[in-house]
Amino acid sequence: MSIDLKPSQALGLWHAATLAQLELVGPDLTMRQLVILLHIYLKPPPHTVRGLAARLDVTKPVITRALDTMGNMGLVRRVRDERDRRNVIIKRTVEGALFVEKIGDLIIKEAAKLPRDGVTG
Amino acid sequence: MSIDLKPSQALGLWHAATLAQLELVGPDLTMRQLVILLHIYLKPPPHTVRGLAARLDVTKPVITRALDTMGNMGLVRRVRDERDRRNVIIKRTVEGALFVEKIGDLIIKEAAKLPRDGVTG
DNA sequence: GAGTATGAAAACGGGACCGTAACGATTGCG
DNA sequence: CGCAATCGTTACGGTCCCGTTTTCATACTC
Repeated sequence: MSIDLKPSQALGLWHAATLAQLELVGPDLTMRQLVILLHIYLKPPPHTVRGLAARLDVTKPVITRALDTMGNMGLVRRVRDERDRRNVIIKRTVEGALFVEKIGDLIIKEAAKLPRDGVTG
Repeated sequence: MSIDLKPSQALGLWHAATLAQLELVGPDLTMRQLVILLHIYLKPPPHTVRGLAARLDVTKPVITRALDTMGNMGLVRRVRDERDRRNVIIKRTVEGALFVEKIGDLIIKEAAKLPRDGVTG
């Protein structure tokens, strides 16, 4: 089955999950950085700076800086591509996987807490 | 029925919706500002600076600045409380309501696009 | 081997946000 | 009336992100 959300459910979930996530990760992770992180962990590798920039429609320095930030947090890891040493392959880390998993749990929890849609009573 | 999400569904939805939202609103709206906006439009009024700050666990200047930004965008409106002129009541606007509605549509659309969970497929 | 093309990072200037602290305006109390 | 408390805003110093441009290393082509 696909997921069928009512407007108040969708917005309520979004609000609750965003709020919970802010508490979890703090204000130090931009929406863009979050998207980049999720992309790395949800989409099949390999991931390169150029590829991510094109896929997410941002400039390359945005990716570079996001990798700096998240690399310092231990959420991702950079590895030189030995086939073509100009490329950088972005690798996942155990810490990052746990982090993403935590976000998933959080959304699931918020979804479960959702009240029925007000339209139906 | 409550909403029962599988991990890959939850993260996929989060990723897709965040990405779509970034394209919609641009990088000019912080996650905090978004939470504030949703709170104003989803929770029953009246909303004050102090109330929002306490409820969302941020400092008052964060609310003030968010109201500046979103006020310039026409998404919210400030009105002095005539009962107690120290207070500021945050009012909704037509433009803001449409904006929030758009976000809801976007999430619903992304939820509908979601594939079945990989565990069972 | 020289010259061009490509990938990522660094440099630069500008702008926004953050938390703390200080500031006016308003209220309530004695 | 004077004084403390409350509410929202502004000021300040710092940090981070952004897009553009430049730099550096590597790969490809002739």
